[in-house]
Amino acid sequence: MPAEAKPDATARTSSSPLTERQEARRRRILHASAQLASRGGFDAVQMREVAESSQVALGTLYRYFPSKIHLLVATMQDQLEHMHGTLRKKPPQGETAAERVAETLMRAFRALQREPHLADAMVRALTFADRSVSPEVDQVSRQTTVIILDAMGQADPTPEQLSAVRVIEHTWHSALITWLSGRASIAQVKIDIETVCRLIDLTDPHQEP
Amino acid sequence: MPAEAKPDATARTSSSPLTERQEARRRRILHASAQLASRGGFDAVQMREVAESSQVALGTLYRYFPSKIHLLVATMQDQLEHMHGTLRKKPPQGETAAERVAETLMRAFRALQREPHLADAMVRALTFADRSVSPEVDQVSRQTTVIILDAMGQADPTPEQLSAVRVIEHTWHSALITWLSGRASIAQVKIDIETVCRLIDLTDPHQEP
DNA sequence: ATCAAGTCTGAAACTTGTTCTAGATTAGCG
DNA sequence: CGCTAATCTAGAACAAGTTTCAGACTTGAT
Repeated sequence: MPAEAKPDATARTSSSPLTERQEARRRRILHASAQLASRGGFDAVQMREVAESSQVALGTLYRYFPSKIHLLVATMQDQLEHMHGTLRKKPPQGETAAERVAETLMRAFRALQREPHLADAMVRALTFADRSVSPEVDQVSRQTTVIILDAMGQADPTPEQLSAVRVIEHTWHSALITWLSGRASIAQVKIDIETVCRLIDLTDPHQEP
Repeated sequence: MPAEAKPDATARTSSSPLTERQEARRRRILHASAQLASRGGFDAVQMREVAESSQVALGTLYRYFPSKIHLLVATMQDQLEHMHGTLRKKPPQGETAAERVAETLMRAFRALQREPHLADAMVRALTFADRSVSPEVDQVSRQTTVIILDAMGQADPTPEQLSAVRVIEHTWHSALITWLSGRASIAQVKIDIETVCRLIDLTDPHQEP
């Protein structure tokens, strides 16, 4: 029978829980990944370097994360959890749901700004991911949805509101990309976020009977 | 002095016009790129194959397009022009600007659906592009803007409308990605597009005095 | 027609993501 | 404690993007 359960692709969501040592390895890997990404972005996260930094053989790294993209998406999951925790502590002050969501997203945005290389690596991985990473990418998307719904303070959103939230996520991702690739300023991003957040008021049942 | 002007990265927008033979080479390359992409998507566009298919040395390919990403973004520019031409012929029928834009985008979407692998290759390249491809990506963005403004039938858009258009573009790109990676259905995309297009009516000066 | 400057070709080399293999190590079970 | 199945390690090998280089070819100017 198994010695340590297989960590494998589905580590996070499925089957056998990891050994303590395995959990430690996994954390070392994610830490190394984030650290290298913070330095030089996507390109600086080289699998051999990650393996060495986290004191793990290359083959093992690939057993935990079956590709560089998987690794970086997992890194994003990790960072998102962090961020959700942080954002939760200081709820946004806006009057309307739209204002609160915009405020929250801009706060998240400024957090990413502090580590632009890391943001670059994570977002590039996220949008470059193909079908084989869908479950993980979906998880990131769900996490983002939760953050936005939290900001709305809306426990039971209508289908229309969920559509609006999806569009907001689209805008958020894409705006992030245009900023990261230097094609839009922060001011521009702010305007885009605020613009799209208007959709929330538009679909707010309190305002549209 | 030069024999044939350098094609180089900036081929399209700048300096010296290309020789006939160079123009022919460029077209052969783009054609090969689109063909390979149509077959197997991003991964099937291998630089050695493109070079061979277009009867050009590898080094030459790299002189015309300094990276695979550049090549695929250029391929997208090419296809977009095509599409703009096609869309122009049959203007959308909707009553409101929002309807017309949504109709146009869905029409474009269905066109991409016919060559999903090609769409995959182009869109992945577009979102994966880093700063070194900014000018070309920007060109694609401008072309998209023109298509949307065309559909609105709005010759002189307000700044607010331009914001809405940018958000629509964000949504368009991101929705495309989620569809290509199998995380959203076509119906879902349609809803998202229609939802975001509501922003247009919201900012239409005729409706908001 | 000749020449200089720049371009194209063909092939090899280099880089980094990914796969594979043989042997050492570990975890849990009897 | 000793087995057994699985994991981990070190390192080689492979794949595709990118770079490099020497030599053949074009082009435009003289």
